[in-house]
Amino acid sequence: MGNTENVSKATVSRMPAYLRYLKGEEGKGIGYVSSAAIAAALGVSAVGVRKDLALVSSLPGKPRFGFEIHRLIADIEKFLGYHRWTNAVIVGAGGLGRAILAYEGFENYGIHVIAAFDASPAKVGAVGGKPVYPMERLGDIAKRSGVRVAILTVPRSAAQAACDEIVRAGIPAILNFAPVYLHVPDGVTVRYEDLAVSLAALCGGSADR
Amino acid sequence: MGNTENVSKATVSRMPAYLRYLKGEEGKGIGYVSSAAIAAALGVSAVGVRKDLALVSSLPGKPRFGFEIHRLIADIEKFLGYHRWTNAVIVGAGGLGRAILAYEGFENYGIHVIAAFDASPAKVGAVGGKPVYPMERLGDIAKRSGVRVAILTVPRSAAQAACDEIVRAGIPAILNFAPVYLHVPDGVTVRYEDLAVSLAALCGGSADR
DNA sequence: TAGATTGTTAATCGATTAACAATC
DNA sequence: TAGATTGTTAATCGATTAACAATC
Repeated sequence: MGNTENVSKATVSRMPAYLRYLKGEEGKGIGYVSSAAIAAALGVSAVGVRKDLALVSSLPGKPRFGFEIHRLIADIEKFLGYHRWTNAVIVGAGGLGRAILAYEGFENYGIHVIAAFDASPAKVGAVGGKPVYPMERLGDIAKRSGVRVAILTVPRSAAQAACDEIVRAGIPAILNFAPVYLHVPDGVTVRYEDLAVSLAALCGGSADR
Repeated sequence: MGNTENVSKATVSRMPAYLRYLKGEEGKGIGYVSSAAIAAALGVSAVGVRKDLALVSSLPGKPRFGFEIHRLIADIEKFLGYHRWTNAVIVGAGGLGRAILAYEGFENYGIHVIAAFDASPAKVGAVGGKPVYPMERLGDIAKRSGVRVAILTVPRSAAQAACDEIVRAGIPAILNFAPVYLHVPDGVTVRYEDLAVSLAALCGGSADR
């Protein structure tokens, strides 16, 4: 239990969904929840849920009651690493970048979005109490603050150049919102967060896909 | 080939990545690409790439050359359904909603974002040439325009209520940006686009997860 | 032709489901 | 106790990888 290693990728990918559901139930004042209830709500199998939870929970489920919600939430958050803090920055302070900069929800996940950067001097200043710096300062600030993630929200045409600057600044992970394939050296991870793809996947045929 | 059915979910999920890469190479004026090149760029196996492409391409790859890029792009887009048009709306015209409303990239994916809706009269008006209507008009407009997807960008506390209105309006698919579990009736699909989860996944340990 | 690259069949690997004994 | 619900072992299913013949 709680053995962070040798847990399948599929299991890890389901954890955020469990967490969302559990927090909703917790909000209603429910103390215990059964694997069958979780399974029904999420549209998966109850055995699968039990197997997943067994891997991360520090306390086994109680027959006849199910799992203790508070404990389970804490265990999953710990498992997902929401307790180790990570500093992130936004690159590109346009509409999307500013919206994300103002977004409240990151702190719950152990992520500090400390600042945004933009090539245009007109954008420099502050949004929602957080600073927007000129692009030149990225390397400097990233190193000083130990930034581990960059959120890339520049227009498509500027994406590769901005990506190169992020790499030069020594930031090892990029969450890319530009609908462009990025060339990066080994050791740098890119995750594509293509809104249009998400939308398209949703349309494709409601049930599957 | 091009047999849209009985294609594994895993294969479908890789298609957007192929498409992104291929469009990048196409932009450089390259005519053919080998499965090995795609595999190396995306960090997957070449055999897997060939197997995936065999399922969607209308023309087999040529030994010694590889796959014809233009053709392959057209085939993947067709496979993913980017040619059937879908109408979408945004519910919640705050920072994130407005940024998405102004976002250019959807048209490439066969998606028209036709309008936004907001409960606050102050938000009603227009953003980037697109209308923002009061929430009351959602059902009306959704039915008239055959809206098939709603993009939910209200604050956490308003999410379930807004979700209920979307369901009542007869929209069968929701792309949810609020970090909340949504209760929906059978027949309605929800996809969770939790920015914080994406970020956290990226941090967890660069290589995997 | 020689060589690179393809598509396919068989083998491995991993994840899900089914069956059932254990437990509060 | 009886019954609901758990955790686990074995069986199925699906997807990936390995091996190799086909082809331009």
